[in-house]
Amino acid sequence: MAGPRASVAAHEVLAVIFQVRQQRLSVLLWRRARPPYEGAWVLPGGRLGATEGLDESIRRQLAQKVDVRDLTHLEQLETRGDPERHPADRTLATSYLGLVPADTDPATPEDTAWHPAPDPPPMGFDHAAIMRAGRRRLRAKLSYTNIGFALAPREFTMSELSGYYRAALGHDVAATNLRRVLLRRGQIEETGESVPSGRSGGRPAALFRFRARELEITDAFAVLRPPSRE
Amino acid sequence: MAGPRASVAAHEVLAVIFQVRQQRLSVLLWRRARPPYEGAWVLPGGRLGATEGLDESIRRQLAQKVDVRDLTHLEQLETRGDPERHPADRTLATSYLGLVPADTDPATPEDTAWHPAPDPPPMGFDHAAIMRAGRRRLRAKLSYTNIGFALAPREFTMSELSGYYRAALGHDVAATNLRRVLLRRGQIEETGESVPSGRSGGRPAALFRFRARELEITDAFAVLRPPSRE
DNA sequence: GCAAAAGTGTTTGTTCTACACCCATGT
DNA sequence: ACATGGGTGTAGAACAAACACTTTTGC
Repeated sequence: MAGPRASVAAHEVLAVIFQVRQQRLSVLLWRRARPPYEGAWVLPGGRLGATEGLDESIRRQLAQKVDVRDLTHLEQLETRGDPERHPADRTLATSYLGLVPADTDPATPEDTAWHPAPDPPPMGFDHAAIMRAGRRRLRAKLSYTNIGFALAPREFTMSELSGYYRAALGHDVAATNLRRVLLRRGQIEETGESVPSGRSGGRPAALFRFRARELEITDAFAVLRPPSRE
Repeated sequence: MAGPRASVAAHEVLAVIFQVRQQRLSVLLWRRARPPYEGAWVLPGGRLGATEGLDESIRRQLAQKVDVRDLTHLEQLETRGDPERHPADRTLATSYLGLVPADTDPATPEDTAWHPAPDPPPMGFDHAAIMRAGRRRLRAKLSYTNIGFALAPREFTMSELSGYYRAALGHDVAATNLRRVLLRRGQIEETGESVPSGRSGGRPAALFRFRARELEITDAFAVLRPPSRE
């Protein structure tokens, strides 16, 4: 009746950090300096400290180790605990999805680099699968939340914003319709200002901003919504 | 630069088990026999074994400790690791959402009981918050996946099914529209058989079944869907 | 026949995509 | 003037809620 002996496993936290860079969804990876998986790319992270919470830990590690401090969004993804996932010792890993706005360029150390998320280099451990889970989560939330605020700068034109969506979703996004969808949902608003057109001419683009800078569900009951009157 | 000393924390797995019982969404709770929180209700679960995976562990514990074996769905919810969440020792907890179909009645031991999910008794630790997270997850997934298969028996009438949805969503669900939504999405199909009407008369109800018995996303791109042609 | 429950037809409203057209600017 | 990119109008489709109406049964 008794189960296997209770274990006291090591626990690490990992982060899937996305940023849209040059029109492409990019993920921040770390080159591993020692076995196992020496030379492979892995997600940034490390051991959970004795007195810190999980969120706290991943924030600390990102700040210390890859110098990423200006996350606009951070949420927990999943926890993996397969006994085989770490070749040497038993290690559980809790992963997070983190987003950096497109207009910042965090100064990351030598051994880290941005890689294209749709086509990553060979990755160690189960980190490739975790990264895919992060992409799925981001894609889904772009559909029914205001999570775009975390990918975009504070102010942006609609064609810029559609570029971020295009990169994150992996398919074309028409600026003209995106504008209407996000305006109707109250996610974005005009700042009143506009950017002058470039040297090739064209009408100046209006500037927009997200009305909230934290996650909100803006399209909750797409279906099976509660009755309109009692 | 170095962070806090790495910890080796205990790890437990917990389950939010829901079942629709007498038209109400119910959650399976355990009465705690010793401090801390002696006498309070908690989610079933226990320590992770040294050689088992997380999914494996929660399945084992549910089978051994509360005799729940016939889960139709099980998915990971979240991991909590706040240093304060456990009064005595540091314990991380990974929670799962599990569903039991309405037509089974698992023989649970003395110290466990089903409680109404919308109105639970006082619960120990952070388990009330975890339970709420489970409810939110279930509600959301009823909207865009076929997760109803896990709440319903293999075969059911539409008015029975709308009862399960009503209990899980917490608002009225019209059988007539539910039928069309789920049929259009290809989630359910007619078995061809029907149930005779009761003593009060009425037209016999057709029997339906879910076409798949595992989770599928059936309303993926409610919005921001990819262009129809390239 | 009448009540009861299941199922169908139909209206209405919302939401989104697609696409034609108009607007403001640089050269 | 006209090319260029931004913005608006609008048609059409898909989808779902609401509700009146029809069907099939028990009594």
